[in-house]
Amino acid sequence: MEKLKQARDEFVAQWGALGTQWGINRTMAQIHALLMTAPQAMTTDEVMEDLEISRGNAHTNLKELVAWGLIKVVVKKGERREFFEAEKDVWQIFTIVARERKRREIEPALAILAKCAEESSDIQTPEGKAFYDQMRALEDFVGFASKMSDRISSLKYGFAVQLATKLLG
Amino acid sequence: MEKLKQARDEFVAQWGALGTQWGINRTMAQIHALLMTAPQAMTTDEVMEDLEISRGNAHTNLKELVAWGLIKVVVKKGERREFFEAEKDVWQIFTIVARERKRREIEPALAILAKCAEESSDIQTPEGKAFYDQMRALEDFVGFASKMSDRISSLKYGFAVQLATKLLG
DNA sequence: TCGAGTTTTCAGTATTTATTGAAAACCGTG
DNA sequence: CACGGTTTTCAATAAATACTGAAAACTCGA
Repeated sequence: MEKLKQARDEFVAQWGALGTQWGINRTMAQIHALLMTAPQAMTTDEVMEDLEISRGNAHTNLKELVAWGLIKVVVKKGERREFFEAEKDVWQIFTIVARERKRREIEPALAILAKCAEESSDIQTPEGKAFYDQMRALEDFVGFASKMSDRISSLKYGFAVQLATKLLG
Repeated sequence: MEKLKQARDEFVAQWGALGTQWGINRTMAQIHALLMTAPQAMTTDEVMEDLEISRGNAHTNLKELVAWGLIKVVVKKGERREFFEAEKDVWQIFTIVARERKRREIEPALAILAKCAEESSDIQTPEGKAFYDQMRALEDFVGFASKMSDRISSLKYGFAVQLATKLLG
């Protein structure tokens, strides 16, 4: 069916463009979109052909997606090639992205804040105290957010929705 | 006090590096860090000198931060120059960043998902149905997350912490 | 151990994004 | 309305990032 191909191509293209906003590269986002909507696992060559990209590019981004945990390698009996298959469950995807963002964005921030707070803790001037207080406020908040993110990720989807709805709905 | 300057410089430099990971540019993150830890509002020239950047760069990023709402222009009587001052409250900063991310990341994603779901809603093949279901699942989830983000942002900080702690602590 | 099929690496190149610096526009005051 | 101070714009350039393609490394069956 031609209409499906068209809708899927659009999804892949747009999701790729979005990836850029997100700070992940276009190809990676496109491959992810492609695999999320693939009826079966795909090979590197199929991905290359579909997206019209080089082997190196396909390879690098497939492995990066594997490292994130958003796709996985599947081996088929009688096949030497690797096949790739995306995690399709939205809650799973969410928790993976949350974990990865935490690792790359939250944890380094916490480290910096803790270090700067520590280094300024014994400065006696008013400016020094203000700086220390600001670092601590940021550190406390980011630490709290980080903990919340973990807690939420560890819930089952249904429970998370129920909880959220009850509280805020 | 030299020690303070050192700690603050480190904070500015590291926060700038982090900005990159975050998908916002280094200068913007550095200016934000600088102003968040500034005892008073600063002028464009002070920012330029402190960070050793050009006027154009300082100007562009100061205005971008104003557009986000993370800093504001303050006018001082008897002064023709504009001064800039950062929002220092962590909960305010969080809600601003959440709003902006929603606008740039969540809303465009929702639009794409809705469009692709719509376009594929009447395809009768199994592949077509699977695609439609996947689009809908993503759309529902992202829409839900978006709503939650709004609800949380609209709370007072103390109440948010209390709620989160009670539920998940 | 050889060789075909497959994956991995990476130097070179292309593309995108950020920054500079100077000119133009703006703005309030005399 | 002219002038000095200030902000804004933007073409040129620099820096960062992504992509290609081909060579090297790996793998496994014969």
